[in-house]
Amino acid sequence: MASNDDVADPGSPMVRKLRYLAPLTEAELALLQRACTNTIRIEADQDIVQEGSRPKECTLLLEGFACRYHLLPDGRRQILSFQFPGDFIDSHSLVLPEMDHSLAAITPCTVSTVPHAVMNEITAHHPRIARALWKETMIDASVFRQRITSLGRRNAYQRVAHLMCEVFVRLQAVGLARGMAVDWPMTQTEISDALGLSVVHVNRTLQALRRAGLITLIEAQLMILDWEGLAEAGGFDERYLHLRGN
Amino acid sequence: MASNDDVADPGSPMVRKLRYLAPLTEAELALLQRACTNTIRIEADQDIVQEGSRPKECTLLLEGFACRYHLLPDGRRQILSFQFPGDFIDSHSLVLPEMDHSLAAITPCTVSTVPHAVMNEITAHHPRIARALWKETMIDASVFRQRITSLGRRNAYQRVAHLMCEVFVRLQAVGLARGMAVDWPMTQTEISDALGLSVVHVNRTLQALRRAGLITLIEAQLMILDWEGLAEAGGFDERYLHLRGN
DNA sequence: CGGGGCGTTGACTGAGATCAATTATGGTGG
DNA sequence: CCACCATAATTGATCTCAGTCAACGCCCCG
Repeated sequence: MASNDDVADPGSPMVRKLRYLAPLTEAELALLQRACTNTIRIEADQDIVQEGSRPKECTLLLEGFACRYHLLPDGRRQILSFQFPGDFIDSHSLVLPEMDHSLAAITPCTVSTVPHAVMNEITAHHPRIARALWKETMIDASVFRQRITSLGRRNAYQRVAHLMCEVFVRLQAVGLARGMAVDWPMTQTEISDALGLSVVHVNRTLQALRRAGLITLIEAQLMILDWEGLAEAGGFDERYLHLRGN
Repeated sequence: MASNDDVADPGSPMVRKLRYLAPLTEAELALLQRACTNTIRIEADQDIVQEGSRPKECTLLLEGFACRYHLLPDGRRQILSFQFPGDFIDSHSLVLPEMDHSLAAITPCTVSTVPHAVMNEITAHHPRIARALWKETMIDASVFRQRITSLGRRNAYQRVAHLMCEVFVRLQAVGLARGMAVDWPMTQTEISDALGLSVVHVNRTLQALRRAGLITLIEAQLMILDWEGLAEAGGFDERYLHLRGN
C-alpha cells in the first residue's frame, strides 16, 4: 500500500469517504479511482450543475467546497446543503433524468466527471458500490432532515451552532480538520441563505457565538474553542451523519 | 391481467408507485407483491419505527397516512415528511443500521414488513428493483429539499399552499384523489409541526386560504377549488416529484 | 354529562427582517 | 506601492410576521 507520509497514508478525502460508506475491496476502490481521472476546474461562484438540466455524467467533488441550492421566483436563494471533498455530488442525475436543484462552487473546485454509461456499468457489476452510493444518498437525506428541523424549530443561534458542528464533523471525517479548526469559506450571505436568516442577523449571531467563547472565525478559518458548548447550543448529535458502523 | 373494475384496474397504490419509479417486469412486480404478504395494523398516533432503533425489516405503507419526525430535547416535534400508501417508508434501515428519525401513523395504517434478508436477496438479484428503491430515496430527498426551501424562504401562506399542492399531486399519482379532492387527516397541530409554525397561525392561514377561494377543508377532506391559484400561491412546480419519465 | 382533543378567536410580545449607512478587506491596475 | 473598486462585514433604527398566552366553542366518546 502506497504511503507518502510518516504515518500510514489515510488516503484522499474520496477514499476516506468510501471507506466509511462501505467495505469495498482494493479492486473496487481502484476501479472507482480509475473512473475519476477526468478532472475539471471550476471557479468560485460558478454553477457546476444547473436545475432543469439533464446531465450525462456523474460529478464527484475532489477539492473545494460547493453547495446545492434552489432559486426562487423573486430571485432569492435557498442553499440546501454544503458539499465537501469526497462527496459524490451528482449521483442524482444517474437516477433521475432532470435536476431539481443546482450545484455551485463556493470556492474554486476540482471535480471529476464520470459518464453515466460508465457508472451504470460499474454499479451493475459491483452491487457493493451501488449500495455505497445508495447509502450516500441516504446520508444526504438525513442531512436534509436535520436542516428541516433546524429551520422549523431552532432559533438563529442554535441553527448556526448546529451548522458549524455538522461542517466540522463532516470535514474531520474526510481528514480536512486541523485539530479543532477547519476552513470556513462560506460568507455570511451564504450562511444566511442556508439557514433561512437575514445577513444582518447572521452577523449578530456570529458575534454572540464569539462572545460566548464557543468559536473564533477569522480569515475563513473556523476554530471551535468549546466543542461541548457548541454542540449543546446547537442540539447537535452526530449520529445522523452515520459515520460509524457499516 | 386481473381487472376488478369497469375500467382497466390501475392497480394498488403500491403497484402504481412502482410503475412510475421504474419499468419493472410482471415477474419483478409479482416478486415484490409476494414479499409483502405479512401485513400489520397500526393504530393512529402510534410509532411505526422509532429513532435509535435498529430494525431487522423494511416497512411498506399499504394503507393510511404516516409521517417522519424528529423529537427535540424540549419535547417539541418537527414533522419531516408525510408518507402515503405505496411508499417504502423504511428502506432506510436496509442501508443504515440505526434510525435517525421516527415514523408514526397519522391515521390507522396497514403496513407490510419484509425482512432485510429477503430484501437483500431481491435487490442483489434484481438490479432494477434496487434501482427503483434508490430512486425512491432520491425523490424523498427532493421532497426534503423542497421543505427546506419552504421553511427557509416561504411565509406561512406559501408554505401551507405548497404543502397542499404536494400532498394532492402525490396522492393523485397513486390513485387516491377523487377529482380535486383528497383525504386530509392531518390536524392543524400536525401541519404546524410540519411547517415550523404555531397552531394558531396555521389556523389563521387556513382561513386565509379559504377566504381567497383556493380551497375548502371540511371533515378531513381537502378540496382544491382553484388549482392554478393554489400552485401560484405556494410557488409549486411539480417537477421536483419526478412523476413523469423514467 | 363531563372531560379531552381539536379548532377558533383576541390581545400582546418578540425574534428576526428590513432599511440605511459605515467600515473593513482583498484584488487589480497603474 | 498605492489608489481604486467591489465585495464582505458591521452597526443602529425601525418594523412585521408569527409566536405566545388565554379563553371559549364544538364534538365525540366513555
